[in-house]
Amino acid sequence: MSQTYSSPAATALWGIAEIERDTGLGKDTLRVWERRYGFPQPQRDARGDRLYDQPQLERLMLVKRLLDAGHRPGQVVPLPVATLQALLQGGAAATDHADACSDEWAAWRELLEHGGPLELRAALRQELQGLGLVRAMEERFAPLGREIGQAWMAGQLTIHQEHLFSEALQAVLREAIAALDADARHANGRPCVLLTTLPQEQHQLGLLMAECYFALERCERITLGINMPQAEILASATRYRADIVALSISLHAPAREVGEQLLRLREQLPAEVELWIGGGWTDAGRRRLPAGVQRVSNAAQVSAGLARWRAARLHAAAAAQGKP
Amino acid sequence: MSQTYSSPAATALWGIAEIERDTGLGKDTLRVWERRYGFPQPQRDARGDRLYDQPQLERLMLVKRLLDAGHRPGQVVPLPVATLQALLQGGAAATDHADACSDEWAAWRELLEHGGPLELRAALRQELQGLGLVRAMEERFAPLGREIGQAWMAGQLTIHQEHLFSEALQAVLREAIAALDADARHANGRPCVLLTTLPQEQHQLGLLMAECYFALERCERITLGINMPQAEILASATRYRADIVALSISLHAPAREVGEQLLRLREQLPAEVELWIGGGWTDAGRRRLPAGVQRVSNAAQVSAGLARWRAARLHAAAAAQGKP
DNA sequence: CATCTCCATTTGTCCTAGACAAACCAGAGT
DNA sequence: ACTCTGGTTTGTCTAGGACAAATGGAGATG
Repeated sequence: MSQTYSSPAATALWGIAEIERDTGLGKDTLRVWERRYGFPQPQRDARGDRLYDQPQLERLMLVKRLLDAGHRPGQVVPLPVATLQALLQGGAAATDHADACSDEWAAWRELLEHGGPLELRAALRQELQGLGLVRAMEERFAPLGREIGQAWMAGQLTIHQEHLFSEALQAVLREAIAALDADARHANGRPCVLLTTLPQEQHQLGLLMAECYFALERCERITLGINMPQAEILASATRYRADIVALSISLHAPAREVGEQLLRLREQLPAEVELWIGGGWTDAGRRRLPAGVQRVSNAAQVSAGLARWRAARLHAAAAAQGKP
Repeated sequence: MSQTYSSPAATALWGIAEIERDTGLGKDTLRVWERRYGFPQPQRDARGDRLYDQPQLERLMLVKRLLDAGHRPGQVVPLPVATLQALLQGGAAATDHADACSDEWAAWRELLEHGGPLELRAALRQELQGLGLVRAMEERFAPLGREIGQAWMAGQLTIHQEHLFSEALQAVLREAIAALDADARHANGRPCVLLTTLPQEQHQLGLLMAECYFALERCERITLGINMPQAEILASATRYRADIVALSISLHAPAREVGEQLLRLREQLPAEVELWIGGGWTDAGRRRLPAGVQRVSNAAQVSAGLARWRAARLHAAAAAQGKP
């Protein structure tokens, strides 16, 4: 019927602010690229303001993905679209760990392509019940998340498909957490863990997966959601008497800023409060973490860390109760 | 050891980028204020870069709140801190609807102040079960959200308290939605509603409350989460064959940009797909909405809108099935 | 072979000051 | 109670220059 392609979109033009919003590249960066590399080269309106067209926007988005994948601007900004796409495809294929699970991946791919949220959620729930929470997370959900990240990078997935997956998995994980909590309403709860992220963070999923690990260990959890200013993290650690502050940091967080924030945080947190970090950023590359910042990458490490904490605490408590 | 010494925090200084991140005021805006109003007036480092101190940062945060409350820059930027605080308190008191429910508000306030997430969630859950989902949302949760917004504006609440409330309410609402869906697994589902927000949006809670309303009406829902680029909204509406695209728009969204986006969206969506909007932005002021954009503010309006849609659809279907 | 140090290059961010359209307000006119 | 109009306020954009922080490769060292 009314197949709108209603597209005067053919001649759509965007100002620099919209390009910044849609690509994530700063205005200053866009201007300096123009000067240095000759791309982008937007038209100008009567006032001299930049006006970017569709092809340039798309090329910029490709460039941004390659930058996130670790390429350097000088190497990729001047390249034509075809080359950029080839690089993206190649990069994704290279990191594709063998091809063992590619069958399974194809099935999920199909589900994302043609299924709705209900089917997706049902499939995730099934994995969860078949494998149990820990194994499902580590053997299915986490790898799946990585695959999806890469497929998105390579342009094989749209944003809304990625969001759909994220929403579905969130729903399923929240169900699982609720079930765990219902079972253990009267658990002792220690240690008390404050879960949140640094300011620039946008990824809820990582935080939720972290919460799962702690829920499994029957910890009391204070989840503050993403995007907490540094000062607020400090204030709430004290306010809620947290024993551990756990931060989820996603893969593409800017290394320099994160390092600085961790340092400041570790400095200003009371010494007896531990600082744990996890997530894609933590696992990638060899990061030098400030002293006193623990890295936890999976369920086993969370479990071990908590065992250590409990042992130490028990020790301290025994010593303290010796002379009350 | 490498004790990079602890707290010169007394003399902490921030660069302009950090101020932008923490206040939400653009770098350009900060610079032009300096020129025009003489505030802020940061120190400079050796290179000439701006360095803002704690008092200026705090004053800027107060100014930002007043701007969000509708004040104009010229009126508030030059004012001293004391006056700013007075204005904030005054503004909050003025909009405080009578003082009827102030007792109850005090109880919630107390809970936010001294309770943990478990107590908060329990209290919310109790309201839910006592009043039922619709009444709880309209008579408790929505007003409570408004109160909290205002208290935050007036500086009576910290960010982490607001986050804690938001997380708790999200958990409770998601439970409620899951329960509704479990009851009605085989419901017919039509119309199919696509739930999301415009790009700049950050508020999950509004979207979740909207989802509740639609869940109550047994609609099939595609929830894509916040922050969807325009192009993706269009693409997914087609991909999931949505009958209605529902957007949640929060109070402080920039009026101009929202209006423009709605217009473009309405233009480019197929005519048979309805576009509904709700949330604080929708209810505030008298907005002129583009033709073909429906405003839905509460459960009753959602219900009525769906009834209308179903009636129309039934009519159309009957006509179509006359000659298959 | 892995790891460190040093140096040249790349790269993002910040600076200045001026310009202008869009948003806003108030006052006049239906 | 509305709408139109003109003056003022305000955020965003432009230009090119500057520089420190990040990066990568060469060479030395364990």
